[in-house]
Amino acid sequence: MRPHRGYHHGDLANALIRTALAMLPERGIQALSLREVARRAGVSHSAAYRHFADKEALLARIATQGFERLTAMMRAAKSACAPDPLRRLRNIGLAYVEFGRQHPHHLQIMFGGQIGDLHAHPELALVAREAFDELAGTVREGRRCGAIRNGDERTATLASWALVHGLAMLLAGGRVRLQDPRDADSLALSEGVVQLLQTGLIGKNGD
Amino acid sequence: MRPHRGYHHGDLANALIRTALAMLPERGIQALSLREVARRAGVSHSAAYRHFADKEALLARIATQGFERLTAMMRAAKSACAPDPLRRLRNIGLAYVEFGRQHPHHLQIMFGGQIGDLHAHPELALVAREAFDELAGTVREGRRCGAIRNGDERTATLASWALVHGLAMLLAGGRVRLQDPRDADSLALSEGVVQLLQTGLIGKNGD
DNA sequence: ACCTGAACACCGTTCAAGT
DNA sequence: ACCTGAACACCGTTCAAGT
Repeated sequence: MRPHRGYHHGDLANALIRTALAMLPERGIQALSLREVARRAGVSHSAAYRHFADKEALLARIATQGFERLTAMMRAAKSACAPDPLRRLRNIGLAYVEFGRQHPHHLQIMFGGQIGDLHAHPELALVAREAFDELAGTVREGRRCGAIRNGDERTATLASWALVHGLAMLLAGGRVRLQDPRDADSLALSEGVVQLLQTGLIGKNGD
Repeated sequence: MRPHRGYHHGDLANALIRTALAMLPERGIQALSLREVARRAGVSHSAAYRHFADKEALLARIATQGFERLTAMMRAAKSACAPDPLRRLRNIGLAYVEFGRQHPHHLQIMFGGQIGDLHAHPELALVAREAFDELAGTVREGRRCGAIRNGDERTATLASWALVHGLAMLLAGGRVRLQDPRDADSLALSEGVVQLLQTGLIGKNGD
C-alpha cells in the first residue's frame, strides 16, 4: 500500500508479474524493462533478482501462466459440449483462438521468439506440452472412433494445431483486423475457419 | 575491404542489413543491437542513423525484403505447376511454409511483434499486402471456377492463410521439430497438412 | 531471508564537428 | 553528402552491505 518504502509485503514475484502484464499493453514487449517493472512495483531494480534469475526467467513465468490458462480454456471448452470428438475439436480450436484474442501479449511471449529454447525452463516446457496434448488427444480420439478419416495422426494433429495457431497469431499481431473484437463477427469468422478444416475447402455443403 | 578505415564504400545501408542477417542466427533477435551491427560493418554506431531513422526502421527493411522474397517464392510456385487453382493453392501454401523453414528469422521479424504497426512503414505495409494478395487471389480463382465450394471467400482465404502461417511459425520457432530439416520428411509433412485443408479432416479418401 | 545502492558494461539516440 | 566521437539517458546484471 505504501509504494516506495522498504520491503515489499509478501509475494514480490507475483507482484512483478502483474506489473509487467499491466505494462505490456501500454508500450509493447519491446519496451518492457525489468528496471521499470521493479520501479512501478515499488522496489529497487536489483530486488527482482531474488525471484528471477534474469529477465528471460520473468518472461518464461508469464509464458507458463499463459499455457496454463490456454489449457484451462481448452478443457473448459471440451467439457462444455457433447462428447462428440468433432464438436470437441472445434470447441478446443475456438478456445485456442479466443485465448489469442483475449491475451495477445501472452501469445507473443509464448511464441514470439523472446524465449529461445523452451527446455531452458522445464516448467514452461511441461505446460506447453500439456496444452499441445489437449489438442492432440482430441484428434487421436476423433481418429479412433472414425470421425476423422483423412491423413495420418501426426498430419491431422499438426494441421489442427497450425490452423488455430496461425489464426490466433494473426489476430494477436493485428494482421487480421475485425470490426469490433468483442462482437460476434470474430466468433463467426473463427467458427467458419475451424469448420473448414473439418469439411475441407473442396467440399459439397454450402457454408 | 578495409574494415575499420574511414568512409564505407558505397552502400552502407545494405551492408548493415547483410551484417544484421548474419548476426541473427548467432544470438537471436533479442540480442541484436544496432551498435554491434555497425561495429561489425566497420563504421561508427552513429553512422547507421544516416540510413535508418532508428533500429525499428532497420528491422522494417529486413521485414520488407522478407515479404518480397516470400511473394517471389509464391509466384514461382504458382508458375511451376499446372494452372489448376487447387494445385496452385497447394504449391503456394508449400512455398509459404518453405519460406518459414529457410528464413526463420525473417519470419520472426515479419510477424514477431517487434514492429508494432505495419503502417508506420508504408513500404512494408505494401509488400505485406502483395504477399497476402498472392494467396487471396488464388483462393478467389478457386472459388470462381468452382473448385472451392465450402465457406465464403473471406473464411476460405483466412483459413488458407492461417494454416500455412501457423505451420511456418511453428517450424520457425522450433516448436515442431523434424528429423532433418533438409530432407523429404518436412516436405511430406507440409504436403499432408496443406492437403488436409482441401479435403478436410472428416473426408473419405485414406491419405 | 529479503532488499538496497553503487558499480560495470552495454545500449539507442542525438548532435556538433570533421572530410 | 557521409561519417566520427562525445554525450545523455537508459538497460541487464552483479555484489557488498544493510535490516
